[in-house]
Order: sequence, then structure tokens, then C-alpha cells
Amino acid sequence: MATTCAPVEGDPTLERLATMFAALGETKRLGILAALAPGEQCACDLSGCCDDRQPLASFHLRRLREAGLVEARRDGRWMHYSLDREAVRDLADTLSALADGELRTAAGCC
Amino acid sequence: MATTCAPVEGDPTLERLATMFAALGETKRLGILAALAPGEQCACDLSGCCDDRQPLASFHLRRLREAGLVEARRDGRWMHYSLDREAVRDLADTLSALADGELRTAAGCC
DNA sequence: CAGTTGTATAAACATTTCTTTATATGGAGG
DNA sequence: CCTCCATATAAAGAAATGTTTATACAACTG
Repeated sequence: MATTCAPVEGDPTLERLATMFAALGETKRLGILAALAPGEQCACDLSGCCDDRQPLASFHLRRLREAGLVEARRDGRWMHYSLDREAVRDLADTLSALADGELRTAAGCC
Repeated sequence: MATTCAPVEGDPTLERLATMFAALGETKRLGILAALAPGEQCACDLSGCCDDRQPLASFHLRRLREAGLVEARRDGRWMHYSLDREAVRDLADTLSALADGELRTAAGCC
């Protein structure tokens, strides 16, 4: 109905989307995701994506996990991370829909 | 070949990707994109996405434009913005590929 | 040309995000 | 238990980003 813009702050759909995209918006994290693309990886290996600075990798992995893009599994003292492929696919679909002329938000958009 | 990570800083593909995703990673900008989804809009209307704060909208529009997600067209003293649908589709494809197990970077990834 | 309108830019500030260094936690092995 | 190792968290600093207020610019209007 409305031609342009609705209040957007406080739209939980949009906020979640923004969080996910923000998580993608950083080269080191993209590097991590690329490393996870073929399959699960151990945290220790992923440090390589952050020039072997372990706490830095941990920080970025947490972001990715909090954004829901990545899942963690504990195995003894090792942590294994993997892509949440469904979440990534959802994002892809959202962008597809946007390119096709609609971005569905909680508020029914603009 | 490599199982995990390659140096990622300085990969222009990855950096461009990160810039685009970062541009998507903010609610007001997502609101703008949603408003642009059905078609071209005048800058003055898009201010609504930023609570009618014109310079703020201008700032976010610039980011979107610099990221290559949005195009600008001048018509007299009005500016009209529109989605770069191809860019958005490309991003969607990239995410699709990632979900399917490969993220192609300049370096051939990890 | 002077005034007005739509939009962009600049400067200052506030906030968030990333990075580093140091330390804590939790599990395995002796 | 005590130690070691993989990982997480905390605190402090650095850098980037978003927001405001004020001003500039460019194009139409009289």
C-alpha cells in the first residue's frame, strides 16, 4: 500500500537480517566461511583465517555463531565449527526475492 | 588443495564481497532497499527510512551506492535511486554457492 | 539575478566494532 | 590432583561507522 517507507527500527525480521549481513561484512569472517564451505573444521585450523591469532578467530567465530550462520560442536577439548547451510540458503533466497522486487519484512515492508 | 585457510587480506574479490554485505548489515539501509524493491524512488521519499533526517538518508544512500547495490539518476534537482538488481542477484548466487559448499574467491579460496 | 528547494558534504561527536594482550575455563593425561 | 592443551572471555586500546548540526552546491522559479 504505502509507496515508500515504514518505521523500520524495532522490526525484528529486519534486525535479524541486518545482523546476519553484518556478520558477512568482514573479510576474515568471509575467509572463515569459505574455509567452512566444504565442511566442518576445527577451531584450531580456522585460526589460520585470522593470521593465527587465536583470540581473534574466537571473536569472529562467536559473531558468526551469534548471527546464526555457523554452528559449534564440542568434541573433547576441541571445537568444531560448521556452516548453517539452511541459514545461508535463506539469506540467498531473501536476496533473490529482493532482486525480484520484494523484501518481506515483519511490517510488510514499505 | 589446502584444507583450511589462505591469506585473505588483500583479496579483492573477498573485499568487495565484504563491502557489499556490510552495506546490507544495517536496518535503515535494509529499509531503503526494501523501499527500492518495487522500483525507483526519489531521495526525498527515502528520507522516510531514516525518520526524515535527510543528511542521514544521504549518508546511507551513499554507502549503498558505493557498495554497488544502488544506482543514482539525476532528474533536475531530484535524485532517483534504484536497486542494482544484477548486483543483488550476484550476491544471492554467491550465498547459494556457499550454501552448496563452495565460496569462490580470487585466491581460489581455502 | 535573487530566492527557494532538493540534495550532498563537512565537522564534531557518539557508538560500535575490531584488535591486542592477558587471563580464565574445561577437559585429557599423567 | 596437577599439568597441559585447546579454546573462550575480559579489559583496554585503536579504528571504523553512524548520527547530528550546520553549511554548501546545483538547479529551478520568479
